[in-house]
Amino acid sequence: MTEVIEPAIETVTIDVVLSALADPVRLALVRALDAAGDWTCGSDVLKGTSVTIGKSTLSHHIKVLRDAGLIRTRVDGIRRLVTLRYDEVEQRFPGLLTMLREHGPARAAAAAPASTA
Amino acid sequence: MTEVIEPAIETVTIDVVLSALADPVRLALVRALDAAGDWTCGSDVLKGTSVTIGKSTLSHHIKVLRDAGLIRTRVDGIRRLVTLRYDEVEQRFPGLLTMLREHGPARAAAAAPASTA
DNA sequence: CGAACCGTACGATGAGAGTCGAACTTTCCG
DNA sequence: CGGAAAGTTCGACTCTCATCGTACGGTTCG
Repeated sequence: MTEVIEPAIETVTIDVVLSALADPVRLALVRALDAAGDWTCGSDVLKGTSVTIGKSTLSHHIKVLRDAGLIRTRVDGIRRLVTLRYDEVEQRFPGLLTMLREHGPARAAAAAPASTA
Repeated sequence: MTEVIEPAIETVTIDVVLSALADPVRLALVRALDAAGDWTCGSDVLKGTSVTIGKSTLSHHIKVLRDAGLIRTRVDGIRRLVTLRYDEVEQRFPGLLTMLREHGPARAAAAAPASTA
């Protein structure tokens, strides 16, 4: 079991994606994964957030997101690394992840410039 | 009670919208409303679909969609007309309704031409 | 080899959401 | 004025789903 199965992006339906994104924990998970940008250890994903759940619950949510085609899991020795399938999801559902990124958890500052050039 | 309250599009959050869209009945409702394009009588919205629910349930779902900022209700004599707030929703969540339109209920044929024959 | 760690699988539990039926309000029409 | 039709509200039921604790498999390291 070196590889973790995941659905082809072509077979992903919007219904399943919406159901997966309807849960606050999974939404926070996707946002954190998006903020991380890279492969992240599953247990560390929610470290920066205010979400606190058991590891079995986390495993469950990660499975739901993976089955929905939103994230990818890779085996790295003793741990599993997860990452957002950003490009593929954006290709199939243009604007979806972008709007999640812009409409943060409690941040409505849309027009605020980054000032970082 | 001549007017029906609805949230300003500015106050609508992506979380609520996703939760509203996570239900198959409401998803069918939005799609049917999008297909109609115009003001439609509540009872007639699901006429063309395979969804069959009681009127109290329909009323409930319409309320959820309205509270989520996705649809608008207008009083017309004995009945209530509903319509999709397409422009406003697209303005706030670009691509959301478009992707619902393109990814139909069970149709994955994205690039498939009408074939006319 | 054995201990510790990460993640998964498997029930069991509890809260929330969808569904329905009935009663009520409002409006239109004969 | 009285009946019919459309929607809403309310209460109750059901069932899905999120959550947790425990047990298990696999991996790394001392």
